[in-house]
Amino acid sequence: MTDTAPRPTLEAVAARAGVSRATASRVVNGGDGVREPLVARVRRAVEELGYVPNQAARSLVTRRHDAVAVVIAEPETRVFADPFFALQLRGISKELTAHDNQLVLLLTEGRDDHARVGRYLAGGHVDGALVFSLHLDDPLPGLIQHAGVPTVFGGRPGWSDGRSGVVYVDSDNRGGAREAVRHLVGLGRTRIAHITGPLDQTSAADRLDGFRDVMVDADPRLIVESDFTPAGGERAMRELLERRPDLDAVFAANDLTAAGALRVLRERGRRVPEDVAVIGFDDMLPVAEQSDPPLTTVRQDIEEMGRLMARLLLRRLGSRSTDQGVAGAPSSVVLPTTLVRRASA
Amino acid sequence: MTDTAPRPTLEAVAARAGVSRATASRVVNGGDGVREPLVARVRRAVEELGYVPNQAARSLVTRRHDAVAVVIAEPETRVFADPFFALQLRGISKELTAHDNQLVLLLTEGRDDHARVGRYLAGGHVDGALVFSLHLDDPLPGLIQHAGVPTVFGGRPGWSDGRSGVVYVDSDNRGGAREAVRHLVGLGRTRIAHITGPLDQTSAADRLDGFRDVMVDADPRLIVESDFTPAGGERAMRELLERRPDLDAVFAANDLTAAGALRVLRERGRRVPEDVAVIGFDDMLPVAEQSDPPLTTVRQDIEEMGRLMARLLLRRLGSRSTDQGVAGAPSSVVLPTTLVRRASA
DNA sequence: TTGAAAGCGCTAACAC
DNA sequence: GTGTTAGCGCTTTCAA
Repeated sequence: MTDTAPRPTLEAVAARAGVSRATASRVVNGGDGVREPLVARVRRAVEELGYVPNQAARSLVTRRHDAVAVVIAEPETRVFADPFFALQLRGISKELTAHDNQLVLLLTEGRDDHARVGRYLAGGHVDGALVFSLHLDDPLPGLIQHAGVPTVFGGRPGWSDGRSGVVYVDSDNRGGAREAVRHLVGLGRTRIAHITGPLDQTSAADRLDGFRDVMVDADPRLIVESDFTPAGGERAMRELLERRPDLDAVFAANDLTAAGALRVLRERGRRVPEDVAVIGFDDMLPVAEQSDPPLTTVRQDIEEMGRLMARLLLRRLGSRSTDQGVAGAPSSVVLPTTLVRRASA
Repeated sequence: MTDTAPRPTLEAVAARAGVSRATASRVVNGGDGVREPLVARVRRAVEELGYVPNQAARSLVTRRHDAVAVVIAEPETRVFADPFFALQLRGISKELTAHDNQLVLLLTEGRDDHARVGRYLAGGHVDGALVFSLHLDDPLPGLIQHAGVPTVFGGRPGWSDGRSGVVYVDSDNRGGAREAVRHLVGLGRTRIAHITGPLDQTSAADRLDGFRDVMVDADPRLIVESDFTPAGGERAMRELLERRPDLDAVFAANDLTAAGALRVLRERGRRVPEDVAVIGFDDMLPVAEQSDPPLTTVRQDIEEMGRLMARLLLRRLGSRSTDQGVAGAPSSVVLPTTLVRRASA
């Protein structure tokens, strides 16, 4: 258990197969340009010896790692309170493993960790990075770009300066919000409120913009900033009912917030959707379907976003197994959203 | 952007500092046994050049990676539906980064992936593995052990055969369940039901055992197997009310299940805790505190479990920075649970 | 204390 | 096609 059984080297495989190390290497890496009988011999030797290539040695010469870092800044506990990241991670993981890349997860717990992450990325452990830039003022993205690692961002980064070459994957937050609000308008609602997310995140800011696109001169009292949590949604809803007891619709910036709002509305005896129509955002199934009444919401395919992030990065890295079709620097992608009608609006 | 600025090597640092590569290496690795003036010169050179050691080269000779794999088998979507793994991951991540180890996340989506994971672990990318063995029949743990990678399990693995040298971290599920049920008994309840988790997981099985420890000859109709989800909790609760309408308490195997049960009880007009007392398990704050009424539950410190798993593994690996005190093969740890009283029981 | 030199295991030119 | 050889960048004896 303590003794490390010395793992066989390519050398050993070559010897056993009666070929040179180079040929053995060729076979291990696909076998192109090696004649059949030799291929078979080497394969057998690999099998018999239980040979597994030493990645460190390989990376040392190829300068590839077939590994990608996923960086998640987690200033708040909230990050894990909703399944958002989990779903993205899953999409990322699927795409990465489909192309034989490993996922290295870097969780940062505040500023102290940034240096560590920077060092890690600069240390050449990974070929690229997938970064979730949650907040406008987050220094992390800058650090990473500085480390010179190819990067794809999750969600549009909120930098005011137009840095070039930034690639990101995002949902059409603004368009989705517009569609939601238009739907409410179509329902004949006129006093439509909006509970926002944290406005230092572009997703929240974009949804607010979408709301404003439709409700051009909305009463400012109908807009309350919140934080994407159910508790925040409750608070916001109470505030709204106080400010404008006559409101007849609420567009919440995400489903969790909408769930909180729903709770308060029920508590206050407002019927949904008869008295107040409610729309959420995300279509997080466990929340949206289980809520009472089931939530009408703007669906975004979170797992697909993850998958896409990974795909863009791999393409940028020129992953051998992804080079079907267009190469070159990929550009950002904004995924469409769809309105899912349930009972709440 | 496309051109990879060739990163400086130790050689360059040594040249600039006017020392040999060996000395430069010593300084980079702590500087023991190098006289002060040289240390300073090398440090400066490192600074000026922005030198970062090439890990591949280092690993090639040291056979260490300072990286640990976290393997999560995810046969169901459920895994990410509750914050359980997220919390453990967080604990793990904290401990790992505190000791300069990287977290490599391996998500498996069914049997196809097992081979890949086995290969990866055998490939010597990581120094050890942290594995969550969800199900009794999961072949993964065996594969991993076979790969010869030092491993710590999250949750007691459910193998019937007593393999030796298995190290795991678990909560005292059985003891916690006992305490919960005893509490219900102390409240004067006599017709106590139990909604279990999936019984092919040891955590669920252990909680059931704890329930039985106290309710030695419970009516079998008072026990319903469920799946740790809110929807499952609802179904189970309905079933229970049908079987034994006179029940006066429910011990749910986790908080999500309890939340589902609570919903059904409210719907049926049963008052909690007056008519039916309810206890959950986990103390998942967003669920337990937000439920109506707030949930009495058995608390387990999930993040601490994660931290502990990492700590045990690092100790086993003889991590330089963890070697304070006891070395040697660490043994498994079972963390205590505590009953948290709120309004539901 | 410092330096010289020998690899760690592998890939990729370059010869044959 | 296949083999030979020169490193990739680093740590680590071993001498000095």
